[in-house]
Amino acid sequence: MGKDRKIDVVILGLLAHENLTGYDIKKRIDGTIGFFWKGSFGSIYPSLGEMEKQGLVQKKSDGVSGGREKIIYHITREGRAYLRKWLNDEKAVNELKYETLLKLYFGGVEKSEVTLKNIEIFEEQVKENLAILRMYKENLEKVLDKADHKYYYLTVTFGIDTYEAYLKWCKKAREFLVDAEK
Amino acid sequence: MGKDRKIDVVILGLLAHENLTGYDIKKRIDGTIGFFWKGSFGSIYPSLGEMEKQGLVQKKSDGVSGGREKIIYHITREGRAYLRKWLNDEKAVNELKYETLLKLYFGGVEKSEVTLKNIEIFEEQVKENLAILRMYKENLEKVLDKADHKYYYLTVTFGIDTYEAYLKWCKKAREFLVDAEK
DNA sequence: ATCAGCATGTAAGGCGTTACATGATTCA
DNA sequence: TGAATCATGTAACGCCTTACATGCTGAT
Repeated sequence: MGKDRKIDVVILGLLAHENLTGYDIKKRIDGTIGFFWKGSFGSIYPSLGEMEKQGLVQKKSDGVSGGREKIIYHITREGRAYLRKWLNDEKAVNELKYETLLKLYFGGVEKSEVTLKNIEIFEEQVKENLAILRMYKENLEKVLDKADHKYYYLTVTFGIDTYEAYLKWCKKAREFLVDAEK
Repeated sequence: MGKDRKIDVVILGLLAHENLTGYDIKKRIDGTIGFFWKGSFGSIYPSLGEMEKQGLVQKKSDGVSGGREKIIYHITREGRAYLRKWLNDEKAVNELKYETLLKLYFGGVEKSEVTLKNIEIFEEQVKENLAILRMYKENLEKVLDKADHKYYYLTVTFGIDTYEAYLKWCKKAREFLVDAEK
């Protein structure tokens, strides 16, 4: 019960690297991080509010006067300690929820063409994501001297390697199903 | 808004293969399916209740009299149609939520030893799961003549292939981090 | 002028987990 | 006799998404 909310550490992790607004945080989450963690405004803003109360983050005065309010957050010493504690905690929940695999598992209900089609749709998704990740990788390779970038780079190579494995599997699976028909 | 609940089709898919009790369904979900989809009693029983109202499943008389009630469900023609409709729907949400990758991404906050440790913990989890999947694969290879088993088999090979890719990446990532220290 | 993007925040509602409540059967 | 497993179900609660509300800024 309670306190499974990982959005807190995602925000803290981002703020450990640079000061950001809630809007900026959303953009970062929609980038590389989006491949292994999601977050919406409806979770980001309330989290920032609560963490401010707890002293994990602080608002920074905007500087720019006039115009719509813009709240830049920065991480506090307590926030950094909280983040480190989480990093050192050995338990980590890794969850995969693939509707495609569910459809594959129950493929026997339909003709094999339906499953073949579903595999092809999956392949297309994977190829698109792979192209994005390869672009990320190229860009990161230019800035690998920065410590944080080494870690970003590793998450990107993780994505590339697994997506490449997916594509190999797709080809095998299609062949397996076609052969089974004969 | 609403009707994202995939537990319904998971149950329907299982019932398309054999008649089951809620308890049985939970056991199936904790098996192979658990690698790509989760479900608890707190979601299974309410789903069965609602699907019965909608006529997608029906209760079968227990047969065995005396003892604790045991409700065996079977799928109806409407349930089968609902399942087929879902299988033919091209959209499928595939989501990965890996806390390990989150920790990796923010690894720059700590010494590289912490990330190295987190990768090793991940490796152990993957190796354990791989052993289970290989066992499933061996058992399925004996019964591949049954149509449904071909599909179960493919989901298992998907898991094995991706976990093997994970392990290769782990090794590379550890070496990368050790080299970066020098 | 208008539209996209910047920017913050709330409200409703769905989904799902954990814990609880209850009790029978089987096996050591 | 006690523990594990079988078996069903509810209640509380947390988490998150979508949609809504609001309004500025800059480019076309």
